[in-house]
Amino acid sequence: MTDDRIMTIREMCDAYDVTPRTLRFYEAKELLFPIREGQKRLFTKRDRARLKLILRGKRFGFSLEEIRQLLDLYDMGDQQQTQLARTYEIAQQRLSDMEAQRDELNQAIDELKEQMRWGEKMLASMDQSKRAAE
Amino acid sequence: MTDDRIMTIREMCDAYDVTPRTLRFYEAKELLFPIREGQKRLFTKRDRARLKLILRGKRFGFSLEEIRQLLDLYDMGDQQQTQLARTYEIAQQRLSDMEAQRDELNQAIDELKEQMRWGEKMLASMDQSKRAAE
DNA sequence: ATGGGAATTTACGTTGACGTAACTCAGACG
DNA sequence: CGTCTGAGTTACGTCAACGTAAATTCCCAT
Repeated sequence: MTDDRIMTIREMCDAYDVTPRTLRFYEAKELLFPIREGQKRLFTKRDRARLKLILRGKRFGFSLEEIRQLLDLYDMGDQQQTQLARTYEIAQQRLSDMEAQRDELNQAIDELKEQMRWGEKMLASMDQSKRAAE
Repeated sequence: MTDDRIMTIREMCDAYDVTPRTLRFYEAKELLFPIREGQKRLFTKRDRARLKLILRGKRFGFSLEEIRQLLDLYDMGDQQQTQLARTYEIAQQRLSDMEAQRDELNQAIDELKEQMRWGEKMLASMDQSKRAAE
């Protein structure tokens, strides 16, 4: 299976369009845990799954720290239920934050659209006078 | 008219809920141009109008640099319609960015909710076994 | 004159997510 | 054996948008 292949740092960089620095940085921040064979890092299927989630999280505007916490939720097996419950709390908190953020964003979008109707009219009228002047 | 009153830095801070540091910072970044009477800054109606736009811009997620450019174009007023059109373009771009961001956010919210249903069941079942064990 | 309370300037600190040297080290190749 | 390539480590640099501290200056009331 090419699925559980092990990848070098370069293969990872090419596959996910990130720099080596970024991968090492993520490792330092305990977001990834590549195998350390001697000096080299070897990235497993698990690292790839985590990296995908990291990148997606970033697109959503999460901080790396928030992402780290969410990642812990993902690969929690049969841990202590207090831990699990705690993580669940965090996720809930994060969810309501996101919903609030979405609502603000929607409001901002509406406001901006409103603003733009202004400029639209302005442009139209200026276009008119420009045509008239020709 | 209290409309074209001149305001001190403190009055501005109170009126717009910003710190003096912020106002000086905006001046340094050439977003505001208060009159310098001796040492003191005096903010005119124009500065207030600009500040309002700055704060609104920030809510829309523009960077200060983007805002500065928009303000400059805005200032050109009805001079060049090309500038106005450019402003409109920028706003449109930002709008679609925001909408894309909102959509991604919504998707992320759904996904996170999905994840959480997982943890919910898990918590419930663990609670069961805990009760049973007592 | 003196103290108090603003406002000012200068300049270093902060946070997050890496970028960018600079230097070392380990294999691979000819 | 020398060199080239790729990977590694260490550590300082960057960018945004201010915060914060220190030292100074100003006007005004007591």
